[in-house]
Amino acid sequence: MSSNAQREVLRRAQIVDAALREISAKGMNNITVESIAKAAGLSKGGVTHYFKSKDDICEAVFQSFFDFIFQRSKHNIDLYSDPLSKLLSFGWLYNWGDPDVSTGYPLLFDFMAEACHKESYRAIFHEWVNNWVALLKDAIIEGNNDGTFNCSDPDATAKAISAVYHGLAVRWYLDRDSHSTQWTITSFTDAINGLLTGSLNKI
Amino acid sequence: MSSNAQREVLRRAQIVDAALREISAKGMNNITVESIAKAAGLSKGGVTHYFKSKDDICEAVFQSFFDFIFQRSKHNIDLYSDPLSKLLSFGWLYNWGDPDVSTGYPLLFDFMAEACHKESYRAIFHEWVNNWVALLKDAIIEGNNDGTFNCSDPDATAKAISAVYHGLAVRWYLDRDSHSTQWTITSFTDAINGLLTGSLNKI
Amino acid sequence: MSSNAQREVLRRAQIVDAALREISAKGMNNITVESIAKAAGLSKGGVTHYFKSKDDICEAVFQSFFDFIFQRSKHNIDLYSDPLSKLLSFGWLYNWGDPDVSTGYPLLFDFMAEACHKESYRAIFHEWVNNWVALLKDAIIEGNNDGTFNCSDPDATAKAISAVYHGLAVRWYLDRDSHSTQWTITSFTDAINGLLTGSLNKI
Amino acid sequence: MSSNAQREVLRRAQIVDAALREISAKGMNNITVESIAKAAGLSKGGVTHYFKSKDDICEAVFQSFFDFIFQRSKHNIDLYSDPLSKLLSFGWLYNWGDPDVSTGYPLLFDFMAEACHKESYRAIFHEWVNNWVALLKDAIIEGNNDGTFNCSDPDATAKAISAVYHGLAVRWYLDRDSHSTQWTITSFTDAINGLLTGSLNKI
DNA sequence: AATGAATGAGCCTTCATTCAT
DNA sequence: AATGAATGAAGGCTCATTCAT
Repeated sequence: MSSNAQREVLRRAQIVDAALREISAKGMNNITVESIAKAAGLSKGGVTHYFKSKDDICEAVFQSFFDFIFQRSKHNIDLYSDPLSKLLSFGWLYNWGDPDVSTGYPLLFDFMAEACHKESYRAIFHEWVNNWVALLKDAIIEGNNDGTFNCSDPDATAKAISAVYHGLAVRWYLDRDSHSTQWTITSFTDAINGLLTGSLNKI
Repeated sequence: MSSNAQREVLRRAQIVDAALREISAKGMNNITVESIAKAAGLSKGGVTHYFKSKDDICEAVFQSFFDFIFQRSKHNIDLYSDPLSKLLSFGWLYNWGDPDVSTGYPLLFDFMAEACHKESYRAIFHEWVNNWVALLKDAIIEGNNDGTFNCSDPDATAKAISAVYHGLAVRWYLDRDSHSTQWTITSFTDAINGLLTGSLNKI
Repeated sequence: MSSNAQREVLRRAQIVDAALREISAKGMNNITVESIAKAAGLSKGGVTHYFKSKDDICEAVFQSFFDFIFQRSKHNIDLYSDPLSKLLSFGWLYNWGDPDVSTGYPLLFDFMAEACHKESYRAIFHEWVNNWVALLKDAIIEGNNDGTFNCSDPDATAKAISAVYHGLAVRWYLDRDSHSTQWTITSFTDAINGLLTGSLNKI
Repeated sequence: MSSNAQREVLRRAQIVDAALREISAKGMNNITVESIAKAAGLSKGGVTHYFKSKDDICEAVFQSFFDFIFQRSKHNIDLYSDPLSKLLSFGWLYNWGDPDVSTGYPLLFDFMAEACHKESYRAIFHEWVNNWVALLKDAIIEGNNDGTFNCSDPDATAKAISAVYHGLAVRWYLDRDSHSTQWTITSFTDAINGLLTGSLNKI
């Protein structure tokens, strides 16, 4: 609450935001502390004053991105009341031109690449997925209760839906010229349908 | 037949192989030409004799990996005669302990991260996906012909299947502790089923 | 007045000075950024902080040397009022033990060698010669006016004097054991005399 | 006369010739053993078979160039019988389009730059100059004998002429656009005249 | 708080040289 | 004789990090 503490929060957000844009545009390994500083309108020293290392900044960026996406997903889900629309709402994240989301793809790839060799990143990824899956699971259970669905394994199904979502999103992002937005939505819908009624949920 | 040409082929393969293992284990940005050389049982100069830069090596590694995966997919598909099994055969690539395949995931992530900022990589990715999709498409058309399927848009469906496969594979790899192999297979089967019979293929 | 700007000027001068000594002593191609840094009492990184490449340093060194020699020539010329002495004053540059000047010969040779293949160096050389020639030309015109000389082509003559000076200086420097300073002065005087009264200036 | 010995002579000449062209075109420090080999139509190993190091090649190139220039000077001098023409014949070396000569300037600069830090090169330079001066000296003495000249110090005069020649030649080469060939010849003539009749030769 | 000067480790790349064939 | 594979030293450049101001 002291103006000092406020300033710190502000500055860190300013740096994380700049770093996010930098990583997204050039990749985690093609940026420098200096380029982050420049993007944030600070000097190199100004950046290191708030983050003790470049790795620290990157981790904060990834966390921040994951938080953002999770909040966005939660918000999207809450827009609907019927369970199926809740599940499909994930699809909105395909983004359709929302730069706040599409900016995140390169970040995510950098993160996944790093996660292969860094246990702490694996843990972050795991937690993020879990939170996400929980949202879907709740919607599924809700659907079970009101008779919309009849899923015997909501957890496995939720996991599968999120994984399918990821696969379609990646393809959409990396090969945009060949994959229309409509394709993405329809495919997601069809796949979800298959998962909800498939063998995963038979007994 | 010239032993020189043979040697060159051998050496390049030897280096690519070593680099693949290095990248997979540590990530493209955490290895050095020296570490590649050491892994290949050569000196730094020996490596530069065959590849003019580290980037060149990495590109060769990615190409090699993509070729391998494609060949493996093709081989798996050809093991089956009924169209549905052909589509499902992709799932075998989840690998179940085949290090030749699982080694590739970190590579793929590095590649995708790089592809966001490197047009040439985007092109490689695009071509690889295309080849892969073509295999699936052929199987779908075959299924249409023999009455197994009734898909009005084999191309879009093939794309979706490969994307879904990718999503499930990534999740399986990065969060192994929470996702059983069985989950992966069943999810894949269910999702494929949804795609083959869903709205993507209505009219 | 900002101490930062002052520091920058100081540091660059310090580095250029050290590099000049290094190049003179060992030759442009036998020194390293590290040896320059050491000679300047800095670390390698400290040097790169002020010059973005070794080439940049060398260019600054050459410029600095050319500026110095020009200023020295100008100063020497201004010491005299009669036109002939002005022309002869160039000869003082033979240096007679002034290390600031003799240090420059190896530099000059490196520069000329490089200039053969580097257009930008050719331009620098051209400009330097021009400035120098202008000084001599002014003295000749002055002599024409006061009746000392009777030169119909002051420009060509000034060029010739500077070229002759160069030739004698080079010989004096590279073959010191066989060429006395006295020889250099007398030869220069005689040659100038021949040029001032020769066919170059007969209509 | 053994074909082996003949081959060796041939090969060395072939390599020296190629290296000369390379050095002239790119500078001693911008060429590689490989580029020499390529220019000579040989492989790297073929070159090292005849010269044990790159330095060796360069030294042979310089020697070869100096020999060539000396022979050319000698030849030019012998074309004339009157002493003044003999002295002036040096001027032909300005070359006027003879690539065999103009090719040599960059070489000479590289050599001089190196000579500043390499005693052995200084010695080569010294010897070369001496031989050259001797030619001029002989012509002067001849002129003294037949009454054309009246030089009391033929040695110093010969040295000065060769130095003046060098100065004009360098200027002509490095700043061709501003210095006509005619300027070079006339200047040389005038300067020689001044030297032959100047104070160098009084008493 | 914020700057940017300075450090030095690390890495890619070049290339002279050696040597097996 | 000739090739070119292989080595490894050397050097330029980048950049994360530290620190004085």
